[in-house]
Amino acid sequence: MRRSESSSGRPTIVAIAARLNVAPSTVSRAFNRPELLHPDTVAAVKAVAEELGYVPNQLARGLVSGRANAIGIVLPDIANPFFPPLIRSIQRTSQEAGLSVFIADSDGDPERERELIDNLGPQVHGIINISSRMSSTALRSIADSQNIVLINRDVADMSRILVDTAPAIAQAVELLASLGHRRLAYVGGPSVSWSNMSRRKALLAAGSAHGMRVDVHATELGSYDEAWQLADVLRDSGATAAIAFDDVMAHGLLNGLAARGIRVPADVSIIGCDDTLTTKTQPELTTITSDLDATAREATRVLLAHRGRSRLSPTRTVHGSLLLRGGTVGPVS
Amino acid sequence: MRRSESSSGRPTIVAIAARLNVAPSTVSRAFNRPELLHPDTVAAVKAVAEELGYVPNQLARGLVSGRANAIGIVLPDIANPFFPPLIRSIQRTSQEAGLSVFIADSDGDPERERELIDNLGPQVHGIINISSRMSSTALRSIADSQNIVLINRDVADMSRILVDTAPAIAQAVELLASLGHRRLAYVGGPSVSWSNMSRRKALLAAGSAHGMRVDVHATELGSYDEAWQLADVLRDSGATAAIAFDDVMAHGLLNGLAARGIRVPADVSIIGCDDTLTTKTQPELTTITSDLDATAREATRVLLAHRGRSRLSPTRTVHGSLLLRGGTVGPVS
DNA sequence: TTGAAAGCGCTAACAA
DNA sequence: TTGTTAGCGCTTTCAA
Repeated sequence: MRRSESSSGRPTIVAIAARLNVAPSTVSRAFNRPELLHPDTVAAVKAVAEELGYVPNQLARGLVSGRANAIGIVLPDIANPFFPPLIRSIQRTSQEAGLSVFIADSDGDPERERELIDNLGPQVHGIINISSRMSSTALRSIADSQNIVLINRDVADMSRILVDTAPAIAQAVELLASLGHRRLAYVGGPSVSWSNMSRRKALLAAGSAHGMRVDVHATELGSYDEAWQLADVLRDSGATAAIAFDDVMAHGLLNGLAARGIRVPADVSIIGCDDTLTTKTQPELTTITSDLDATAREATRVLLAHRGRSRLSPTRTVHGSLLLRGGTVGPVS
Repeated sequence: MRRSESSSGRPTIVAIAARLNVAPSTVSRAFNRPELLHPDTVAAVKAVAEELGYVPNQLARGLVSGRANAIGIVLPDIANPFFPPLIRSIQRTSQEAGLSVFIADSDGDPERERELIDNLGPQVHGIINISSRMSSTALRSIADSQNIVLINRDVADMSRILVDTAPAIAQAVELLASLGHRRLAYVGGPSVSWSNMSRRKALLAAGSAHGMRVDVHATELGSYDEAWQLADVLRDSGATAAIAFDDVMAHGLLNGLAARGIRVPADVSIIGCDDTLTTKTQPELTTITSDLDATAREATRVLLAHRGRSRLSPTRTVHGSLLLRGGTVGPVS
């Protein structure tokens, strides 16, 4: 007896239907609308499906419904430790909803990002775009034809989840002020990053509130190496404390300073951001943490809330953050 | 004038065909087999496509061909820094071939892994399974019905790309021997990992070749924390050098030892593996590096080489590795 | 509660 | 060189 299966080698609903002498639509309903069927029918279908090792063809399902059972994640650099935990949570949440996840790395290039989104668009129910590098205008035009949720990018009239580091940064500045620091440095991240701009702004505001001077050291990519190099500038600048865009840069600073014989926190205090390091520094980095898992779940939730409905009505969610005291901050000597 | 578009809101080949008074198949050919068409026709089609903002529906394409224009990556833990660079390279290579990439994190659970593969299977051209935790039997049964390429898992009759760390480990042992070390420790990674088993084996072999004693300290997950804890055991064991399963664990060891006042490399030498840390340790970790980018590209290449053809004929590729001298190795005091 | 039939957007014979 | 036709596997009216 030949196994009845499709050209792709896998059993289809037609195969199951034939086995049971029912219509294919009945098999379909057994999976999607079982409440419409007699329980016995559902049971019989599921039994045969199990026996045959049936797995629904998501392509076909998606083609009919006009939207695939998948979502897409678009981000600038998967190798940056900030992103993997987000991906992980998004994937888990989607999985529970029966959705697969596409991943696309734009390498920080806005054009490439747009291309990826355009290509992914028709294959997915929606896209979660993390730390987008595209212009607001471009993003808005995408939102016209696509479900899209932004993480860490604040564009009006779009759905977005933001991690607000301002309060934690204010907290950090307060701490530094209490330790006698009067001159701060901000070691900037990727120039086009929303997080970078908002962190810089928050630091400048908090600094001036305390009557402190804040030097901004911009970088292009926001890389470990750029931060390492900046250790020189930092030493000569007269600043007694530096807040880095993220932990990777803070770490670059730490090692750059160490290489130049500058002690942390004795000579300079260092604060990072994101709490993303898999490993720990010595002394342990003072940094700013947030609930990325919640952020990821929220983004997925917002995206999925609009299953079926045509378009997302824009929502803006802000998540908080917390200063995490490590050993890289100390009093001015 | 209404824009002619499908129910999904996006222009289709039918819309383009109607605009030009040609058959849909002509439009299809303009994209897929342009050499069959008159150049003018191709140009006209492309112009209208551009104007309408046409993007091919990969779902429909995949449904017809029986295999989607996508591949899947299945791995145990995306948050482990070893994987993102691989994902990145795979995605880039696939992109160039016009394929999208699914990502699925099994959380190290073999059952979950199997489920993910089963679900992804019908949606993709093939799957790259990195550091699989499934049994060889289970993997082979999947290979019966699916294109699948393994990275760092050696199963006969399947396509696999392996990073062989044995030579570099031998090199490391040689170095340690020359520095007077006589007792080594291996700090094991995930118990079911092929890499872990092959590294342990390589170390035991190299150790005995030099007449050294090698203690094996197994862990369950191969985590930073487990390694940190093991610093205690390591101190009491009398070993003067430890090779860790990977850099994350080496780092755990480093910090665990530091917390206990044990100096590296003065008291103990430490060697990591994979060279995956985004940030650097102090002193910089002595580790084993390999060309992950090449590994990823090779895996993708093998998978794509069998586009159209039904099944992969098994290939086994081995990539080398190199000892990278840092500052965590020193002579026995 | 179930079946029949149409069609999602596209590709791939087969014709012309 | 292009058109016609059938159909991928599934969902979804509409009927029964």
